[in-house]
Amino acid sequence: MPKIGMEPLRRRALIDATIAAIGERGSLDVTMSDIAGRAGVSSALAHHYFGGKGELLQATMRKLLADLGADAVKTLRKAPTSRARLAAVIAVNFSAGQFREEIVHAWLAFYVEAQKSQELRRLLRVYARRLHSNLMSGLLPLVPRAEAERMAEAIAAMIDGLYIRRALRDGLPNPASAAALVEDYVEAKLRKMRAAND
Amino acid sequence: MPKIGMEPLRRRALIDATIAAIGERGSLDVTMSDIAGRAGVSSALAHHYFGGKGELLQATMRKLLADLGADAVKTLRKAPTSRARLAAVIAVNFSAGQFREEIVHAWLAFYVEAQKSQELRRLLRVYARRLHSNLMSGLLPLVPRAEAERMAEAIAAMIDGLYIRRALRDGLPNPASAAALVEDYVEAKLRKMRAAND
Amino acid sequence: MPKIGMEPLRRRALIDATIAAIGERGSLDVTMSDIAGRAGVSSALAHHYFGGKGELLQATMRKLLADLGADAVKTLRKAPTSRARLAAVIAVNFSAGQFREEIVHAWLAFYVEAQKSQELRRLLRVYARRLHSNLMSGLLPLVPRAEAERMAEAIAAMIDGLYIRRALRDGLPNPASAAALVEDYVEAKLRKMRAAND
Amino acid sequence: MPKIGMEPLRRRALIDATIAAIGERGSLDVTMSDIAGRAGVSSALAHHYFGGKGELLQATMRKLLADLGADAVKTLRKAPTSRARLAAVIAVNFSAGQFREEIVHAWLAFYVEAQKSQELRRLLRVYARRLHSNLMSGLLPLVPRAEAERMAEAIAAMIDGLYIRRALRDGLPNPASAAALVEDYVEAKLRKMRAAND
DNA sequence: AATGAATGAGCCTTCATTCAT
DNA sequence: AATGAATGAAGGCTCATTCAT
Repeated sequence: MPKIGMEPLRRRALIDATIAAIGERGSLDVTMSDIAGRAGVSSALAHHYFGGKGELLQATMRKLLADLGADAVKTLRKAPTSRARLAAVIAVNFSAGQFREEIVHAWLAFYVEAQKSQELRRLLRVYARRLHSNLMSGLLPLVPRAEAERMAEAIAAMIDGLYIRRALRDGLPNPASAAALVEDYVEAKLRKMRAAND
Repeated sequence: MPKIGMEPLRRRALIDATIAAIGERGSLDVTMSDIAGRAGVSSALAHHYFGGKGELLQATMRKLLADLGADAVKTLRKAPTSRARLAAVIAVNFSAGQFREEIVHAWLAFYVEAQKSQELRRLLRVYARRLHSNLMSGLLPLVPRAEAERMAEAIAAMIDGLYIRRALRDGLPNPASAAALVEDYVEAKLRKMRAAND
Repeated sequence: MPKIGMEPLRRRALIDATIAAIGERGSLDVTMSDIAGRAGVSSALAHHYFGGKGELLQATMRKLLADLGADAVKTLRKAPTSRARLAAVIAVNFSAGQFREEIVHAWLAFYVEAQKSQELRRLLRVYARRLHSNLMSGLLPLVPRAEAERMAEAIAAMIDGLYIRRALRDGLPNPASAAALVEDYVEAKLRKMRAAND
Repeated sequence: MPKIGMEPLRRRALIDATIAAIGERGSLDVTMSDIAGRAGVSSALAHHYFGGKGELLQATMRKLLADLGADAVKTLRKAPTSRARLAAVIAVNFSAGQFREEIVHAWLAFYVEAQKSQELRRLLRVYARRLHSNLMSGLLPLVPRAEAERMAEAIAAMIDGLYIRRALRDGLPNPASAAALVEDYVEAKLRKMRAAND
């Protein structure tokens, strides 16, 4: 009997396998066979569902983006104030679901691949813009626009930088201390603002 | 024309070609033939002088590291105070010689490759440690040790993050604004310290 | 035409092609492409099924060994006496199926390669031990153990030596005369034994 | 000052290096660079003196042949009787100078290479013919011509076979026992002859 | 829905060989 | 007499991709 409705299951399995493979290998040069093997299917099926390696990688990147987005929405919903919203945006990036080895490796690998693939670059820009706007929504009520822009840029850079460092060291910066570092920056800046206003 | 003493010239040419190739491609998956071609020699010669692709990449990374180190030493020499030293360390990373597209791409690519290559990881650790100690030497006279550690980590993360962002966008953040962002963080932190001391 | 169950066919075809190629070339330095071409497939397929050149060569050697073993078993089954068994063991090595140019060349080539490859050396030892035990089973009822050991060694050496000579000359020693030579040695020794017993 | 008369020294050194390399590697696939390195010269010089790898191998084979021939002549000179001459011919092949690992390996490797190289095959035939005639000169006074032919062939085969076995096992058979094995064959045959004559 | 079979293209690497000095 | 420099040619191997079933 022909199995029906397998497609979405297979797609998900393949994407998860892709993340796992990238996470383990530390880079994108994983083979379609490896990925398919992890998902328990033939590599031909991966092609059947995604068309090619490039598309599978894109789909994977989109999944990463979507998960991060979903996490963000969920966390932001519970944030009552601007300051809390800002904290939430930062926290999400270092949450247990995101700041994991395989995810971190995948992000880093995608950053590099984005140099070659226009589509991946586009996706990464979407993420960057969303992060920026999330940060701005938390910052604008607290500081002048110019300052907010600067801070958003700095926060984003710190997050990316901490991801790299997480990938490089074998385990270190733990999520909590990483987030604390960013928060420390925010606090320093806000305190300065308040001081200026006095 | 003398046909002797070519080795150092070829080595340099090949390493430069490697950086150029990586810079243009945006990642390490450049072929030996491409690199050799850019250097005006056969791929066999590249193997002859370096032994293999892995070693050539390592040599290239070492060159990057050495150049950055030399730049740092040169700049630090002119820094009279702790604060100036701190500024110098930051500035070097965004100097005209370092914060260039091909260099930035190469760094990023090496970060990823370091997941796979132990030797590259080792080299990257050397760089990280050196940056850390340079930052600490500027920070320790200004703030307590614990605070200095935190700031060094944050500054390093921001630098790495700004490199990533430089690689991703096509041109943006210019060196000056990137360095300013880090300096802004430093200022905010130092001011806070001073305030705490009053 | 069904496209399934090709594997065993391809494996056999590739191994046969390997023997043919070695036989024609006279040594193991045949290319995978040549072998694959003879088998009517791409060299990639050969890699797919065997993993690499080394493994294909091993599989080929194993095939040679297996064929010789099967021949031996078949012939030994019909041997009623010890003396007949002894004759059978010798005869098998010079039978039409074994003492052919390509087979002889392959054996010789493998002997040399065995210096480099541990696995091949292991396989060759298996063959040597089997030959020895087959010879001993025919000899022990006829002569004292020490003498049997000596004869087994001598017979084995003569067989190997005749293989070499077969490979070297272009056609000469025909199977019959080669076998006769070994038999002549056996007869001389046995007669001497009997004489000693009188 | 230009060194004069280096040529014969270099040639000898290169040939010795070739034997050493083949002996160690166990086969002819040694590189010119390896050989030249062992001889303490550049690979270019090896080409200069020999023209190419093929010629160097041939020269090496010729050296092996010449040494064996010289050994034979020296030993034969001291042999007073036919029987002693026969024993001498056999003994030479298992003498300390010949039955050494590197020499044995070299012989074996050359046997295989002879399939491909006409010149090597020619050289090997020269050796075979010489061995045959040496054996015949010892045998003809003792046994009828037909029998002598048969014995010469058998002895030659045993010698070759023992060489192979020496190469394969790691050390065994020792020279003495190897020679004894051949002598044992000779004795058995001669005794039989004498018995027939009684 | 799924896969075994099969391949073309490409890359790294090795090595004998040449040549100018 | 000797070598460093340099390369062309070739081989093993990998991998994404296609196709028939």
